[in-house]
Amino acid sequence: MTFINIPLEDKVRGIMSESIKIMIVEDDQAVREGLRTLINGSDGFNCPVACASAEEALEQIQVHEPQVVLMDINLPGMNGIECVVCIKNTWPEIQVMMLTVFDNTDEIFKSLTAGATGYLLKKTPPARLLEAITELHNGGSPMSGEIARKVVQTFSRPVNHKIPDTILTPREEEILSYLSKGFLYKEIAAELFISIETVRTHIRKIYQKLQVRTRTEALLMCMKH
Amino acid sequence: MTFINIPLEDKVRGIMSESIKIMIVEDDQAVREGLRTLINGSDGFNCPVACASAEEALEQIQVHEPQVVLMDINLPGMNGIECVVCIKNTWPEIQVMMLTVFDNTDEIFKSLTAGATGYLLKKTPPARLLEAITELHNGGSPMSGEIARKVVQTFSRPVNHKIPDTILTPREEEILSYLSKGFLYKEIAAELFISIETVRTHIRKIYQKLQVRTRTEALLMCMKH
DNA sequence: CTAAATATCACATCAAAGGGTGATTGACAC
DNA sequence: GTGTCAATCACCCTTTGATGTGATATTTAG
Repeated sequence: MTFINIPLEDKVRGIMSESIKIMIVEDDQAVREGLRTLINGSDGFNCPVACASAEEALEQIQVHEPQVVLMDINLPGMNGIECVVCIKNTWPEIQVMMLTVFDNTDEIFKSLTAGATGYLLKKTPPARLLEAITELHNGGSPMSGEIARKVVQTFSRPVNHKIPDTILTPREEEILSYLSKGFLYKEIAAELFISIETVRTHIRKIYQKLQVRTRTEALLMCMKH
Repeated sequence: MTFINIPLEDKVRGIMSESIKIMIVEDDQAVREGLRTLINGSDGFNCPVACASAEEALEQIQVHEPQVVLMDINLPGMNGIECVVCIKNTWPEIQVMMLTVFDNTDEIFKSLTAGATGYLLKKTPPARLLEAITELHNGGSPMSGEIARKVVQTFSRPVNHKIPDTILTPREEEILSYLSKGFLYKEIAAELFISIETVRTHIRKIYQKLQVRTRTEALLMCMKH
């Protein structure tokens, strides 16, 4: 990671050896210009170019080599998430902050998977946005509160969940392991030299214990541990 | 520092209808008393009790019913992470913020898995700590910058990975994501406002492209990447 | 020793998943 | 403007999965 360490004092003082170079990708002209004005009007921040589409961004990014990209998700043509994938594939050192109106869970995780390291809602006040850009540039991952909570909660297991290992019998665990490897019932039966009916019975009990209804849910349940 | 989303008025007003009730668990007496003094000296925060060990905390928590717990990780006897597990099992609504000196990756994820929803380094300045407590209490997940980045980066896949991405169309990927979350065909159809037949068509093509025959195999294939 | 837990099997029924084949529309490239 | 591809939908059919309601033998713990 090649982050350039700008002591905070420098920014406060207003004597910048270097400002953070930012690119904006946002299709709404009003928002785009608003952001650009904000950034260019603030000490320590610099936005030489603002794009209205992902495609335009991918061209301009080669010219301007920004350190931070503010990326809208809903763009015409290629969307913001796909754009992040392209950017990070070629310029992995560029930090991307997603900017969006809704805290859609799916979009959050797709963005993070794509390589974005910041995620703000558009309702974020200007001062906080600038703070967040600085934080992103200094190796942090600024997120709106509700976003951060969703991210953190993907790690927490449900509290009532008493590790399935302890409640499943050895045989059940054995069958579950085949189940989660994609074996068909008949294959499990053949593998263990038991009847397919027995396999069914075990699986029924496993589902009851794990509080799931399908093989896929059981698999997802297992993966959390 | 992750930024906060509290209505500004609450902070400015300074007159709280209710303060946030906080419990401290910290073995170092100096730090413990320092924190307590800080909290009790600030409007909107209240710390009726501070414990020196996890065991003491588990007793006191029943008496004082705090809304937020500040938890040191390195404690004598039961450590802070184990203590979080106990707390969240019985009082899942209590919000726990880990407080530690080092940003040890392993400890971070163990803590989050245990159910902590905030994670600050001890070097955090007092004002930020109070901000973070408020954020935690309001449904956010405050984390020190370097912590947040580590958390976020667990989602990012290596950039070179493009095997399944390139061959699946965006729509197919979308459907695959629902598929791998355990949605039924009919549920996917309802979610995307398309016919179940279309869902089936897409899934057939996905299976062809991924060289698999069942949902489970497709899921396993995804997980490898 | 008795009760509970475990492992085994059977039959019936319905829902869901997957395969084959074919068709229409719109977008985009050559 | 022709061909390709993505996305949409339809019908038929087979296999697999899930659930309900049984049963029997063995082991284990109180």
